[in-house]
Amino acid sequence: MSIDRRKQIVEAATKSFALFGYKATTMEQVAKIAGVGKGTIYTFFAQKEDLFDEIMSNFIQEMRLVAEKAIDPGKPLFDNLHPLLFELLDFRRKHELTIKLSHEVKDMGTPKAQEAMRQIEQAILAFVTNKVESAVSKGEIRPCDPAITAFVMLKLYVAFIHDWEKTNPPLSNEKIAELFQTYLVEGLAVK
Amino acid sequence: MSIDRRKQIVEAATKSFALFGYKATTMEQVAKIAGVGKGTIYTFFAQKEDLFDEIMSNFIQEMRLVAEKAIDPGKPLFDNLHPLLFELLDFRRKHELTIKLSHEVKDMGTPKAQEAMRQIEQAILAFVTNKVESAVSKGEIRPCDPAITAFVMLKLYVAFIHDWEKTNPPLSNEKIAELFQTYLVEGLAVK
DNA sequence: AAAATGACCGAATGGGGAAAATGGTCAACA
DNA sequence: TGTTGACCATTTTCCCCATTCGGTCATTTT
Repeated sequence: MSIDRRKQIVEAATKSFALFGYKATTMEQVAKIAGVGKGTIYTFFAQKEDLFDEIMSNFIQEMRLVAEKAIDPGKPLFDNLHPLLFELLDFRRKHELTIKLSHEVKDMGTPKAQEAMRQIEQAILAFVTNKVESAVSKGEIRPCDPAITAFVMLKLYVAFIHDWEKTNPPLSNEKIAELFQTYLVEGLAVK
Repeated sequence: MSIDRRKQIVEAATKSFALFGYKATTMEQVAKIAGVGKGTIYTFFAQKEDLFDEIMSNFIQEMRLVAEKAIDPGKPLFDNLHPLLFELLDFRRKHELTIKLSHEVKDMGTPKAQEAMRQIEQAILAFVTNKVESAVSKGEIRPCDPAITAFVMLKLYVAFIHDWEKTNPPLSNEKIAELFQTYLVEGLAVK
């Protein structure tokens, strides 16, 4: 059989989307990097959008691996939470693809880029939700809606790690773990 | 003495900023509404910015009144929290000035409008911080950093009332109060 | 004399139309 | 059958000029 053109195309597109974002990646560009004619791309992907979807799905798969690595199955949820969220958000923050996409969202508002960032957030949420579910069923934490709980955890984490720094000195890793303990685990009620 | 031109100008500017936002409000416009010459504005305010600052400071003052009204001094912090945050965010959300300014931030990114929205958020935060401080000193809640606690409360509230709805059915007022109770007051630890 | 004014200024903005670029097609070709 | 790039319609970018705006100040009004 001839060389795997589909694979060539996907690899080229992966590079290009990571390098230039969604809008600035042109099909001509991808074709050139892949060393194929533009028309060939359209025998595998009906639209630019479909090609991008495949790259995104690979990216999210990669993110799941990172998440799994950050988890220590022997430890309770709250010991895993900080490493898990840290690794996931760090992965997102440092990966060329997401850097470019989030810039694109900010200063062009490309709908497809927005949608992609939303997908990534959903994937993170789904992963954490899953861990919360199993923590609840193990009786590790009190019964609660896993989806809302995961949502609260992520929002709080992002708030600490990102929003807080906009107007205040950054919080250390230890401080963040401590804050999670204070607010989410123990609560503010006088004991 | 002659008619109070300063007051006329401030009133005209208040209307105009609320009606058109920062950028689209012109000094000529303000002068016309106020029924004075453009030059006259500059005898009271050195720049457009200074005029806007006065309007913002009045606005934040007005917001403080709303906040005070939402508080029942006899009740504990957590009973007041929901009404307080609700009224403040609702006031912000419904006031013509903030509607226009937040649109302006979103689709023009006017620096002055951004700064103004930041100021408003800081004012809300300062108010809540204050209430948290007094709750701590009364022994109503466990000791904690009041600024961080206020920040957590606001972020969580906004997350529930605004972010959650982006991908899920909205939460009722009762549900939000219950979630605050679960996550912030009691904590997730198994008791 | 003091207060008020609006014509005026240079800089910033915006509209719009030409030119370039892009996603997608398809007849020709290997 | 699988591949290609010239081609098409549409969108985006670029550029220039008319207009607008914040701010000043000589003149007018009180």
